[in-house]
Amino acid sequence: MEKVFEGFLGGRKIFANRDALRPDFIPDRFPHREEQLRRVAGIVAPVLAGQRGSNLFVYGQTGTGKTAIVRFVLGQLEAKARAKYANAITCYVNCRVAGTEYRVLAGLGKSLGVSVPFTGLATAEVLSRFRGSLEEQRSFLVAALDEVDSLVKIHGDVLLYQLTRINETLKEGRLSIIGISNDLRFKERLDPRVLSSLSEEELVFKPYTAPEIRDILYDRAKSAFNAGALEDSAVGLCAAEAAGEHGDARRALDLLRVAGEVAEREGSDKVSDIHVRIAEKKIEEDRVSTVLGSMPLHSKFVLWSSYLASNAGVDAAVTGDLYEVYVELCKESGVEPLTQRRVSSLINELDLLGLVNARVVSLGRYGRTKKVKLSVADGQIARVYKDDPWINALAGYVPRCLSKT
DNA sequence: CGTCCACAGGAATGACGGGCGG
DNA sequence: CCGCCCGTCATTCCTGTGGACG
Repeated sequence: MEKVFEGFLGGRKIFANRDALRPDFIPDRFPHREEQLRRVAGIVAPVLAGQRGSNLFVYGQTGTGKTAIVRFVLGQLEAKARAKYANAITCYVNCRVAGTEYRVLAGLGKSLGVSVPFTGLATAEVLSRFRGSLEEQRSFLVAALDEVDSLVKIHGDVLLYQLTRINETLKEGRLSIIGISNDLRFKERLDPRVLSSLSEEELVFKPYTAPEIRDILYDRAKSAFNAGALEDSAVGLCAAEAAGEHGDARRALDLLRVAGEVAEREGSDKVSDIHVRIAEKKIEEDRVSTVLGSMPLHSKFVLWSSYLASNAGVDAAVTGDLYEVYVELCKESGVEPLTQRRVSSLINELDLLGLVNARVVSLGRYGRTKKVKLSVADGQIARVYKDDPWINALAGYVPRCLSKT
């Protein structure tokens, strides 16, 4: 322990400011996004002069700088408004994190000082409180709704419709909306009225190229790392890795940060390629064990079924087989199994989490089903679930329907 | 070329825990 | 405390369907 502490205190440190690499860090420079920055700023600026800004729709894949740019501009706007005594307020809500219309509205309300219990009220009531407060305070609110697509996918566009129309019923105060989405096709799900209102202005963030990501990394590394603590090739590797995905700068930054942490723990004084390679593995493992650990019981059983099937030599189990195994596991554990319909949904959720690969196939005469393959190293699943009480109770249990073959 | 399998996945509905206003 | 409404999870019932088999 002494050694670890000393490593942090004395000697050469790797990091100067590790936070500059964290995903929620908002830098003050945006290499290769100057154009977008200007556009967003130009669109919200009228608010300072007491005019409503246009609604804006921002689209781009993950890690293309949408969120950072918007949050940066909102921050600047708010500061400017304070300095000029303009009644402009900004607000940022991540719809996927919020999860429901209710909580999105609660988040919007919070920026106006409307506090709302976390459940219990009718959604319409929260909306009307929000509207009331906006009117009363005569505020010009710029609200960023991040990952709106996930909200619309689950709850439809009713809330967006109401929000885009709110100005028509306001005598005082105005609302402008910045919608941020990863999914461009999501526009197809929108009511045309909502779409035209929401995308008065549109802005697309293209994926970064590898050289662009390298510039970003160097820019951040200047403040994040101590001089000489970072090898050029390591930066190049992170950039190449992330560009290979889809130009995801966030992934590149993550990679670089974790690589730095690995190097630090090793006690080396430089971050090099090998640390990036280790970081890559570690990030994936962390992600998997986090989801695995926090999964509901039945999802664990479904995943475990898939694990057992692949261990028994089944390359890609179909829903029905998996369900059979799952039911046996439940019986063995004394748990009431869920219906196949529900399990089918759970499989889809596991697919979304990237733990499993499920795709619908038609076996012709033999029906139409999903083929489910484990998409995580099975050793890791076994390792994480070694300590899980429910799964542990099933250790060594081989379901009958699998032992036949 | 039609049938028919084995599900997919949408819609309606219900149980449940939680918070509200009165 | 009550009656009401909420979101979440799950069930039930349902219609839809790609393509191998006969």
